[in-house]
Amino acid sequence: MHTHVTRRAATLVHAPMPCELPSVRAIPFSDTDANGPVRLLSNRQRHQIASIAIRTRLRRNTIVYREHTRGESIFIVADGIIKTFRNLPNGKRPVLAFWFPEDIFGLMEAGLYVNTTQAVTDVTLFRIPLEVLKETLLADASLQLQLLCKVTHELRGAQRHTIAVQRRDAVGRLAMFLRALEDHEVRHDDKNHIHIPMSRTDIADYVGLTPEAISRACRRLAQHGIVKFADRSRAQVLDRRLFERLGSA
Amino acid sequence: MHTHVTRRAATLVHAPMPCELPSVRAIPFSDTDANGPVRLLSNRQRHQIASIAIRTRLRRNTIVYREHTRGESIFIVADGIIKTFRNLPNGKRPVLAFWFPEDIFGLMEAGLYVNTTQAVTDVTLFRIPLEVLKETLLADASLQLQLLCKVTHELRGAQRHTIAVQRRDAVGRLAMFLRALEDHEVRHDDKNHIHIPMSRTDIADYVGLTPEAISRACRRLAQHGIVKFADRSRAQVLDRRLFERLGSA
DNA sequence: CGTCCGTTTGAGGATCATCAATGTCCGTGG
DNA sequence: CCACGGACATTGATGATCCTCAAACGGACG
Repeated sequence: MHTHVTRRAATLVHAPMPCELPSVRAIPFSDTDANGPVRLLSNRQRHQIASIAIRTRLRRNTIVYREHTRGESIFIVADGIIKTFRNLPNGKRPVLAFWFPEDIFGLMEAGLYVNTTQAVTDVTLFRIPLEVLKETLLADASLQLQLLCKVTHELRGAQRHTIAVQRRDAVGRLAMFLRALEDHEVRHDDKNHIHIPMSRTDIADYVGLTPEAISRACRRLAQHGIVKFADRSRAQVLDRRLFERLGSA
Repeated sequence: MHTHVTRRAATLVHAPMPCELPSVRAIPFSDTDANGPVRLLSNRQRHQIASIAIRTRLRRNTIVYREHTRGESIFIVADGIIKTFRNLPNGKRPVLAFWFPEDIFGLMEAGLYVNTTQAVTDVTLFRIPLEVLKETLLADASLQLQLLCKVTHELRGAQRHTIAVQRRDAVGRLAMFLRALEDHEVRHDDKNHIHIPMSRTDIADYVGLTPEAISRACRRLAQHGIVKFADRSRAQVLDRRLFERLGSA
């Protein structure tokens, strides 16, 4: 209902940008006039982070880092899409998150990365040595507060992900995923078009299903006239009412 | 394998304490000598937080706050156990997290709480007005860095939760839950005893199963000689090897 | 001691995983 | 430019697992 309006408004605010400077987006703790995610950093802060960051371009499928390896840097996505997953002993490979532009990832645990992270598309990243970032955050407490806000935002995202995975029906999970994708997508030609940059297998690993189940769920969404799939990477919401209902329950 | 050793070491370090002062535990970003979670706050910082916090006692089942309500305070658990969940339109009530002593919860989104939070046992909380905390964090960047670390730690916890829920087998999910419980538990008489303070229904809502499935999973764990349930709130790991294998895959 | 809520147990049905085969897209090399 | 190869996606049939519904059991509390 009004969440829809909220999300629309957020995407409209989001103007195309060159991504020369690092940027971070999240919903602040306190109330704001702008509903939805907001740019957290001031221009000064963006330049400050840029001065300690290394801009890196990676081709799709490149692995940024592997789980259980020692690392020194955290990352901010400038452009493209990243996935983070874990290799389980049983052969499963659950995707824990997709990272989009203005997201932060790579915060290690006792010096070790906990997940493996890989580029889904060609990406541009800002690479920031943790120790240098620490110094910067200790020197600029207000910058640090923005980061705290961002990590909290990602925690809420992880919780939504958990809710999606707890659902039993495949179509519902898929709808929640597509809904989340819609929130992150920046440039829609048509407002109802969703660009799907990742593979069906990636989606399956994200929502906790098999690729076959994803395929069947897509077909059922199409049969019910809720979503139309023009091609594997492009979806269109036909019945916004039913779509939102599926994706919220 | 070596994770087991790690976790044991962590619990041994954890001494009983009166909880007069707020405390926060997590695994730092950088490497430390102590494997496992660590007390993040210095005595000075604990006093600093205590000076802006209100110590509150709540009886079990008391609701701390409701989702979608405006709130001004965040919380640190001093003693007892809290659950945080969401009311979905379909009647489900997924539990997103259990909070234990030295955990932080209640960080709102645009001034609103996103989940409902309720005491599972009698609890003692430190209640901290967000605006006051903000000021404190802006004045003390090193304190803020500890909080950033804690929230990151909780993000990793949420990811582990997602992994648990993605599993298809009920016994596996239950094993992962019991294993996580074991990590948080402080005082075991016997090293293999696990205290289970929450109801079967709560567990079911946490791991994404029905109470019936939890019940059957417990019985199967018992039948296979992996875990013995002395009573509904007390479990004992009999076959540590199989238990750890179930809980890790 | 009785009630009520949570837990356990059982039988039947729904949904997804698995396995196998076909179909489609994309990038490569001729 | 086209043809080929391989990875990914779809489709179908079967089986395992959990959910649902219903009833009996148990403990906690008044």
